[in-house]
Amino acid sequence: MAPPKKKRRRTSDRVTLDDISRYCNVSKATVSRVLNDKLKEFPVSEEMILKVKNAAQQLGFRPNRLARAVRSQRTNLIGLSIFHIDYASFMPDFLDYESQAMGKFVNAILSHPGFEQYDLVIHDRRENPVKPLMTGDFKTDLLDGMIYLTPSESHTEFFQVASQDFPVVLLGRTSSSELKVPCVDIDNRKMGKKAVEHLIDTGRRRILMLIPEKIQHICCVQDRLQGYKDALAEHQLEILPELVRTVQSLPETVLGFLQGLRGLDEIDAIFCPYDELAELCIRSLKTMGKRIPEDIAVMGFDDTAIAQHTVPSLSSVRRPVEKQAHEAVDLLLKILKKEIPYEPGFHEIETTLVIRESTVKQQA
Amino acid sequence: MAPPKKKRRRTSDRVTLDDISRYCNVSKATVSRVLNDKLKEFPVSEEMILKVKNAAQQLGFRPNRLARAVRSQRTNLIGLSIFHIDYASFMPDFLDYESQAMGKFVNAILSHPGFEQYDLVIHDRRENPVKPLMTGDFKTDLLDGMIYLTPSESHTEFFQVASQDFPVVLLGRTSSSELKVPCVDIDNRKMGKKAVEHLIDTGRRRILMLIPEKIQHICCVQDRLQGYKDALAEHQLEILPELVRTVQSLPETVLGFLQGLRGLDEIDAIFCPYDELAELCIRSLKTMGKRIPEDIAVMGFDDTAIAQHTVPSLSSVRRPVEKQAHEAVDLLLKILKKEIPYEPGFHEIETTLVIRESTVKQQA
DNA sequence: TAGATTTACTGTAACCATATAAAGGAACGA
DNA sequence: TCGTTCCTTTATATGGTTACAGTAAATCTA
Repeated sequence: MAPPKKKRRRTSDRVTLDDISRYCNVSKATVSRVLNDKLKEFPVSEEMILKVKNAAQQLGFRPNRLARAVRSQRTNLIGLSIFHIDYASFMPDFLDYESQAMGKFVNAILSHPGFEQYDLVIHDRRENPVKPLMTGDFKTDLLDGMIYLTPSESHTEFFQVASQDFPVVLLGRTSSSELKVPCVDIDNRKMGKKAVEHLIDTGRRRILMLIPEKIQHICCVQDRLQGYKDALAEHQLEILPELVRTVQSLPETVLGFLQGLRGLDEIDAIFCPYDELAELCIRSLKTMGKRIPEDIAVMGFDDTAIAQHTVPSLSSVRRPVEKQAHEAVDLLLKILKKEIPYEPGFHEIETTLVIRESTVKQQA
Repeated sequence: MAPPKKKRRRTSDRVTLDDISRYCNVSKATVSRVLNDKLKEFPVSEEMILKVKNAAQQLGFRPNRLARAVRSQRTNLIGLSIFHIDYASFMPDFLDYESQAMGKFVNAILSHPGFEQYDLVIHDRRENPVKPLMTGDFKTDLLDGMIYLTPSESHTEFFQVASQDFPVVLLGRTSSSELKVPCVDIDNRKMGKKAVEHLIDTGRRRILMLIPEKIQHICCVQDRLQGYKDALAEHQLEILPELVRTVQSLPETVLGFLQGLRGLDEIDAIFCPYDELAELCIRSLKTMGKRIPEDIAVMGFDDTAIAQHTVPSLSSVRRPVEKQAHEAVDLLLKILKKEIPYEPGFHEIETTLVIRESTVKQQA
């Protein structure tokens, strides 16, 4: 048997398919089939299977992920598109909320069992929503699919990316009319309603909704507001403009706002669509000598870590970040494996209201 | 001129080098050289350059990043290895510090001008420091290099990855004895000393150093402690064990610790190696009726966003996260471009002490 | 039993951009 | 005429995968 003659130098001294195929006197194709278990479609004789597997084992063959990707057009890379990874700087009033959620999302994605054979590429759209992804550098060459996180801005540009060839799953939600891709989120409107209903059930009638100024227009805030209105309407309570207010969510401004608010004494509950804002309310109200929940109840949203640490602890709507991320990964992986078709649809994550001390005096 | 005959189907209808080469009646190699501006080494006739460039323009040629990577062995992907991206959950006492820094780091990396042509792959080592990176999935196939962020644990395993072929830059620092790769950080010891010297310069003599229990052993904490000792020694002050204490950094525990601390009245300053802990100290001391800085000064470290928002505002040592990340990217990119050799070395980021109200009464 | 079809197995070439070796041809000197 | 140098261009290898083709044996059809 002639020794394998190296015609050219190779890029590295790593064992390649060619080495094995020469060693076993079969074609590369056969070796590839054996090692990738394509034996149902392309049967290979028993002895050859053994021979190839042994050779691969002994020579220490490890396929080159790049070469593999050329032909198969699968890189096992998944993109994560986020609005601004340094959300904390972008929006200092929400010190930890988004940056923390970000970490949780990424963590949940990475810890998904099926994700083990994938890697995650971070793409931070900021001013440039899709351009660097599609045109200039056409980074989608490298990606099998994408998870598009928290659409907090208009993102019609984004839908250029989504196509039959390039599956995108939305984590977080846009206005339902634009739903052209699969999308995973809690039902903000439904849960906003539930939160306010809880306030009504516990006897509150004048419920103030406080909306963070900077993000008042984003979809989930609007949905939560809608839920507030739904709840009032269903209980024959009037929706009063003076009870739906925007405020800058900084300690000073919240305190100032509440101190300057006419008719605060009649208000018996505040609904904040974000825990951070709720926490500021609690602090401010305590400073002003109000008792919570006796004089006034406070309801948050998201159930972030802060909700357990406020005094009194904060009632909130749980946003199961991990579950949501897992669901999105599930979806995307199944699409990539062609187990399910790639089609628009809203995948609701069920969640619950978490009642704590800020709305109900607890007998502990 | 014969029409180009497609022998086999292709993976997509995208324009390839082959299309252009046939269109222009030259080889693929020539086309590649023209489009990649290798004309110095491989001169091409003027008319051919124009012809090729026009053809590429008109046909809308965009090179396939994968095919390119197979041969060139450069993917333009850079890895970011981090200890735990969901640091906030891992370590709830530091709600925003690390998760925020994480975002800032990633943000700074992505916004580096030279990074435009690269993408970032996130790798979260947790229990499994390097295994999934090196053995099983040998993900390094895909990466040109790596940035290894905040080594907060022992990471001897990591040095298996670093090699001449695979450049790694350390962001944050390990003990200097292990320095086998380039490394970018502030000089924690030097700055710790400066911080304490400021306290001494402003008349403090009994300076308590508080160390967060959970991370007392990590390198930068130890370095900051070393700086504390350096400062005391240089000013002929004794290093007293009762003035170097570990504490769990939660609101209750810090308050409890300070309330139970014997001899607190004699202590005229507290040095905390993290702003978060310093903030807890300020809150606790105020609760206890102490005046800051008149009765007692508080010094933090890192100059996170919180430092400006405490009342009184917190003196701290700035950790220029963006600058540090930029420096690391600079380094790595230069190594990849062979502009500088890949060799161990400590790259110090200069930084400053930020004096605020918690150590000096300011006349505003 | 000849011929057709199926089955079991294997091989070839294309995929794609790029790096390297090499080749073709002209110009020049000996 | 032969070698040498220079300029420009081509051929081929790189890598794992897969559409397609092929071959020989087995089974089926008529």
